[in-house]
Amino acid sequence: MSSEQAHVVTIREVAAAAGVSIGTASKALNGRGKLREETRARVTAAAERLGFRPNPLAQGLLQGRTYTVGLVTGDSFGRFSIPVMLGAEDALGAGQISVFMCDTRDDPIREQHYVERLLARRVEGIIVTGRRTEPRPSIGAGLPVPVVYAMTQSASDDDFSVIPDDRGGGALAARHLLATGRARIGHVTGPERFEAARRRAEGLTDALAEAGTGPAGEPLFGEWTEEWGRQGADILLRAHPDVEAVFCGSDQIARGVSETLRERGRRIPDDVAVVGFDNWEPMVEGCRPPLTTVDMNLGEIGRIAAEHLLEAIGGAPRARGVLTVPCSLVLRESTRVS
Amino acid sequence: MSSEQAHVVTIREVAAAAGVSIGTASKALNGRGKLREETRARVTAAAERLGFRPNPLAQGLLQGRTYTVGLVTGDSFGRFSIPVMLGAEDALGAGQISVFMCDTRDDPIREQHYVERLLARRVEGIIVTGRRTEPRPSIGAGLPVPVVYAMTQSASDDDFSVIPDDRGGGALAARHLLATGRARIGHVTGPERFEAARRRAEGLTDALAEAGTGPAGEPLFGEWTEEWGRQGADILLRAHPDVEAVFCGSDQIARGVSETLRERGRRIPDDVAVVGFDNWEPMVEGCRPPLTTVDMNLGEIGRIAAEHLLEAIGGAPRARGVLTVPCSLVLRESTRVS
DNA sequence: GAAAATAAGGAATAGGTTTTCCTTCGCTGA
DNA sequence: TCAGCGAAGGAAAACCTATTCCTTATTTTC
Repeated sequence: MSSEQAHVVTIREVAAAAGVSIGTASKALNGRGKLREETRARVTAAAERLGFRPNPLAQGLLQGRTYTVGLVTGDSFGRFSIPVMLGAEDALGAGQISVFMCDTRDDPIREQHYVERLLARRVEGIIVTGRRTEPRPSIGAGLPVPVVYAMTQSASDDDFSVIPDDRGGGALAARHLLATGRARIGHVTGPERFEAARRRAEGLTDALAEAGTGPAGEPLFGEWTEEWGRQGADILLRAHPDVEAVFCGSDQIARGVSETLRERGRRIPDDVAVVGFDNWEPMVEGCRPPLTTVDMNLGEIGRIAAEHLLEAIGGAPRARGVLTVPCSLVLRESTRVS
Repeated sequence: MSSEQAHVVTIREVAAAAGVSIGTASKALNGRGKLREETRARVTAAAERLGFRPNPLAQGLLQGRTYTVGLVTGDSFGRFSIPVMLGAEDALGAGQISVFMCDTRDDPIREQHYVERLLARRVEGIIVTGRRTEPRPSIGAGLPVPVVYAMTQSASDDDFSVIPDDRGGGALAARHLLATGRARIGHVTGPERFEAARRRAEGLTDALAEAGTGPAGEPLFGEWTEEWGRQGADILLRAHPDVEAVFCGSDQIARGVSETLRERGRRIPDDVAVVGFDNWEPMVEGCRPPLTTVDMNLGEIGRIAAEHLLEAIGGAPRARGVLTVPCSLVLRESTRVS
């Protein structure tokens, strides 16, 4: 890198260096207009030599575009929103679009503030993401740019949200456990007020019903914590000492469940199989044994959300409603067939 | 929000609506110039009514400023870089500066690419952050904008890096354990090739030496994993069955250590105290008992880095070298005095 | 009552780039 | 010989805002 390049070069200087007018320089660099090949080469050489970079502000001003989008999260860019974000960045980066990052810390005032700021900056679209897929208030109706919700859901039907298929994820776990020969399957999960928890439980129950069976007792709704996983496992073992598998609403819960199972003398996976949800690496790998779990494909969710946003920016009619993305199962020790 | 506002309003329209010239409108909105109060009010009212927002591209073009900075990370915005980022965002947001997010996935090609893009976008500064504080190649010498490394360290002495005081963190843990009456203190930590691991070990050893004692055996260098924590604890217990405390290089290691201690019949904190490093909530709280740990104050690191960047942007002479930020101790059950 | 000062606001310029429209020049064809 | 054409590239407008410099009208001061 040339350290003497403190001064920012403009196309004017390039034009002067090449001995042409500004307009001609622009045409040469952008492959427009009718120019002699020699001229074109002379201009590009000058631009190269001077380290010219077109000023995107001037370009944007002229074209009325900024090639930027805003990414708003309340998750403090946590475990869920980050993979989403990375997926989105992939899709956007390919389109030469840069991303403004805004963390609202789940504060509606801050959120409003950030949205204002993004609009002032003339972003061409906004992606909203969150900590859980629960419905949340719309970020604002009738905004001048398209908005896509990813890994969170707008309460308004007019908005477009991309979320994981929790029900399908539950079913996936159920069918896997059945396929490994477990019949009596318990379920320890998060608070019932969470749609995600309810849908995962439904997926489990429905898949079992399809196979002509049912879960071992009602789903145990509690907290999204390891501590609850430990308690839940105790409750489950007392009510159903013959349980053969436990499907858990999160990897953290699964970790608590695994610990209690072990402490109560159950071997995993020989006596009891365990399936988690989230595929959160540090949890899943710290588990003993390593945990089979459902992956929500967060990156995919982000990518799809970004692609929809790009299409909307491109003028496609805005999508509405909810799009669910299939989950996938990641196999590890905790459900191995011995 | 008015949904009929698809068209973006310019100051020209505001001026027309208020019956004044463009220049006057600008002055009215920015509180410059000599204007009658009534005129000023008329203009602001018109701007309000039309939903006028000054175009930042035009402003930037004119002022030669963009009020943006780039944030480059190789951590995939993981556990370490996120808090740093949030701290930075705090400091920058206050200055009305927006942040472009770039994840390099630790790929130098991508990194170079992103830096180019950021410079093309005329960011006023760049923050580089990472997964660990290890020295890394400079992002480029003689860039036209100031660069600050946060939670990572440039290999070049000409750059400026802000990192946690690992040595101090180790000393903090040591003194706390001594204060709770533990004398024989073991250390299980990450790979020796990591500067962070070596410094934490040094901090421990030095603080113990100051108190006229020494650690229980050499530091056990291994991996940054729970699995290593379990193994390390076994090794430690075999060599020093009378160990009274274990200082761990990370919370994950501490978690593994705690498990093994329990399984070997040691009660925490009654028989053996445990201190972790990172204060990573899900790990620390899933631990049994909850873990006393060293917090690197990542948010503070980000904030300080951002403040230095702002100063450099403001024209202050660029700082060089390394600035360390003190760690703090977070007390929980695992070192309680019974 | 005239000169000077002040208040209020308009006109014009700058900032960097792209694009549209012109100009110039050499050449072709009738 | 001259109208017409294509090639090559220049001039200027446009994008939007902030600021500097003017102009005009009103008020103050002697």
